[in-house]
Amino acid sequence: MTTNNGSISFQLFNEIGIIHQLASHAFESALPDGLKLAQFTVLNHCVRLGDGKTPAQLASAFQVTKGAMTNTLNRLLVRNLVTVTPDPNDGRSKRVYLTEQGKQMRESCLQNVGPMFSSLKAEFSEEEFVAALPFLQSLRKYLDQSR
Amino acid sequence: MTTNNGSISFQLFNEIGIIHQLASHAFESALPDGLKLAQFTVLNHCVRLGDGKTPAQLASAFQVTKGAMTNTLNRLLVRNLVTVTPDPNDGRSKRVYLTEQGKQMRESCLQNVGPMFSSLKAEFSEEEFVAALPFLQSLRKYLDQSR
DNA sequence: TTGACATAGTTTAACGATAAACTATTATTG
DNA sequence: CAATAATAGTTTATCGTTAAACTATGTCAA
Repeated sequence: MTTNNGSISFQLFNEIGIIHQLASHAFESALPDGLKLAQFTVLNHCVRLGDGKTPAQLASAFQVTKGAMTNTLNRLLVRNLVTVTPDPNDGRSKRVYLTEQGKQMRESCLQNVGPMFSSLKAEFSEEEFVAALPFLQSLRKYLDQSR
Repeated sequence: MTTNNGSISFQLFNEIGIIHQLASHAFESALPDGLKLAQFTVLNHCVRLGDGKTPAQLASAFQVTKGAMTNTLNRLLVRNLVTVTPDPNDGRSKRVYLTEQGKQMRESCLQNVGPMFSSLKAEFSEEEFVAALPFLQSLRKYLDQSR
């Protein structure tokens, strides 16, 4: 890094860090009612892949610790966007379900976030995203497996 | 996102978020003495682009709020890795300088982090990083300017 | 069956980040 | 020159994240 050793990968991770920060912030600013990205992500996941997952499953899906998921679910509970009930088949587990308000909130989020993605599509082509994805995915998989 | 609208860009930001998290964690795990990424970044910046910047300049260089920089500099101060002195030319400003320990710590970090980048280079080619960079850079610039 | 181990979830203490309000300086402009 | 603007830095409250310790429940094998 002093010279050029690893400097390009370092630079790439740097860009990724900044993009993450800027994109998360832009996204969150568009969300209604001060909802946060972490919270939306859970709502979205529940709609797209179905209700009734355990907190542990959600934590693993988002590459997040169990503690982080406890925190996020508590915030969603306070907002009445999910219910968390004990799993009848496993006394250790719980199951997370969307409330009606939760489903509505997720819809609301999509509405509010739409313009952001529209201007993004005006600036960049679909092909650019498609082209960029594979390397990022393999990078993610590598980092994930070597931890 | 329910259908396919914006789904690819959403997926890309998702990968970026996870990569950021995994890479930061891997990097920090390699840093000596529990030093954090944010702290290393300041040390590294001071070596590469020179001492004597103001906290505001550093905050802007890293796309971070002034409050975040206050926090990071305080942690570096406690560790005796930087000194922060009043700017003689501007009563509002301060100037940040590396201590000898700070320079040594930055060297130490590079040493410790080396193997990580080595295995990365064993897994991915330089060309892949070079190819991926331009789009990420333009994405970052777009997000930066439209905020 | 019981004892060891694994898994689910919570809690606490750190750290990084933001936003917003606040103080102290400096710059501008009327 | 004086009032107003802008800039630098700090502080506080809030959120997300991790790691590690802890409780409770489940699994498995001797």
